[in-house]
Amino acid sequence: MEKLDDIDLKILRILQKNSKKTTKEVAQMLNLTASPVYERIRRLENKGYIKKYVALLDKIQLNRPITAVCMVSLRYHNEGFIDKFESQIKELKEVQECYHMAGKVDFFLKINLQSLDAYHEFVRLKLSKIENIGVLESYFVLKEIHSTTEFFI
Amino acid sequence: MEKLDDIDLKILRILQKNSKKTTKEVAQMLNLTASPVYERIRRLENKGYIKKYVALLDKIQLNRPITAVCMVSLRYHNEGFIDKFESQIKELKEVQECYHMAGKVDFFLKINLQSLDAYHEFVRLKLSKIENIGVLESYFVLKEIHSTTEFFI
DNA sequence: TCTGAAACCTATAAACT
DNA sequence: AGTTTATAGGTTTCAGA
Repeated sequence: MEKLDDIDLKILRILQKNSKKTTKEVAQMLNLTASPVYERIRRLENKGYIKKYVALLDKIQLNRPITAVCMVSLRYHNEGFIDKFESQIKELKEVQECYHMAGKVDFFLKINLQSLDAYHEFVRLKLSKIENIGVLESYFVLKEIHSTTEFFI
Repeated sequence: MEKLDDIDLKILRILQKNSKKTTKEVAQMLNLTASPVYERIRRLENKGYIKKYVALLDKIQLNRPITAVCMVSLRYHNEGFIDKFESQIKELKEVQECYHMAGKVDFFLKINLQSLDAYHEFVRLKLSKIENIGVLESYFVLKEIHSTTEFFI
């Protein structure tokens, strides 16, 4: 599979919206039979175009209503310090996303918690335990306007 | 279902990691038979704890390597202006996430594109066409340290 | 709420166009 | 690359504990 053809892209568009669609249903949408669609999906998985299949949960119902975005700048920027920061962040289960950024801020973190109080404790007990954090600026999500795992392909 | 019990939570933890696990496999992990697990998953879906099932794709292989975070502040903050901004943002397929924030910045956007050039064009042709944007600050992801759709439950 | 059995359907593979 | 056919195994339902 050197390049994806139009059918592959259509399959990916369908599955990133709803991975519970059966091979048969996808095949019908594409005017094909199940076998070729089955083979294509297998290839897309094996080649890594599809990384995984997951259930997306409702954070409100699961009592994780608070989403915070943290902008972090390190004090020291040696390779060792950066690697250590990254590995320490990965230990924190509350951190959903962590990106190393270009620009005046070093890292963006997205954090999910049950309450503002829990955020306070999170910063006090966990983030502050990570050495080498120079500046820490917190922002809170008031409302999720739009959020998807889909890519525009 | 008033509250989730321990078995429900275990099911959710499994499915948010890998929704391809069969009912039977999940049942085995919990020392149960398929039937009760099947019923529980159905209930978790119907009650909205599980919102949807999706395939997560590889943005690099799909040629969307650039992730930008945009911080936007509006010029005017009347209800009408905010609603209009939000509905215009939802039209932009490149925007994966948009949050209304508390603090000195009004919105965070996460945008996925094929190149920095495409980002330039995106700002020039699409974002700038949205009226009422006061300040627009762009950050680029150098490296994804950690990214998951899972909640810590 | 669970177990276990039965019916049904899908995933998967093989043989062929 | 696709269709058709065959079958193992999972999904789904339900009676009973």
